[in-house]
Amino acid sequence: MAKNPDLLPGTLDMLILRTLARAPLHGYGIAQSIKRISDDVLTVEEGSLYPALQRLLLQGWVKAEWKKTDTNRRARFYTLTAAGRKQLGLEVSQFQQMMAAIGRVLADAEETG
Amino acid sequence: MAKNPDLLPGTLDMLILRTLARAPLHGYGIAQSIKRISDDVLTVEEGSLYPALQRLLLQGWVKAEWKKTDTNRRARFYTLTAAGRKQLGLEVSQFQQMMAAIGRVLADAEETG
DNA sequence: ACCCTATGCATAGATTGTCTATGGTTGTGC
DNA sequence: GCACAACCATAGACAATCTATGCATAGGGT
Repeated sequence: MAKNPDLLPGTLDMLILRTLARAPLHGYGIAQSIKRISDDVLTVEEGSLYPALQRLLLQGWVKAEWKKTDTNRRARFYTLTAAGRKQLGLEVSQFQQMMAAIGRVLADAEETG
Repeated sequence: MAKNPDLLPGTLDMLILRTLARAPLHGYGIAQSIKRISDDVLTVEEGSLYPALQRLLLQGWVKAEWKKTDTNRRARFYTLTAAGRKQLGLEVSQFQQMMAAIGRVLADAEETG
């Protein structure tokens, strides 16, 4: 991985889904939202964002429609589908399980079950 | 990513370094150790492990020497170098920073600074 | 009128990391 | 002697991210 990765590989889809669970949003807004809420720790490059959104569309986890922004611009708004909400739950629980596991490996004491 | 990833991409090097920080170990043992301590959540495939060890050797973060196992077998034991220990600290802190950031995005409440 | 910047979408290609598949050697227990 | 676990290692496929590039337009400043 690069020395200064913008995000943890494998977590982008989850982050997008989670962001859309708050409210429908366009791509640019999603990237901004993640950056802001993460206090600038996570940055979503456009070259990662749009391919990810295509994946999510293909899977049926989000749907898209062209609308006008409040700044009067044409933009593609993404909305979480029911399947997407379910998927989000799944990914979050898997992620947390892995985090716990990594935490155990990183921990100082090696406690065997 | 695959539906059931064996580990979080980008974390393997850190896990290996952390494991070697406990004690020098051979490849096979590293994989077993991670699997066991993580309660079988994390699995290190050989096709991931050995390339990773090559990376670490190249960076000078570990060194290797052939020895005999306690089961009387020839095996390559890896030891953490000083640079490797430093690198481990760096990776862990970066990782934890990212975890905190992801946690903020996943959290229900969106609190702006 | 003109330019600059922020807003906004999107793709191609390079790069990196992990997984699958394969192939080999050698102790030990049956 | 045969199977199996312990060990090493690589090649190629695959997936995800990053870099670089291109395009378009609204609004503010001059």
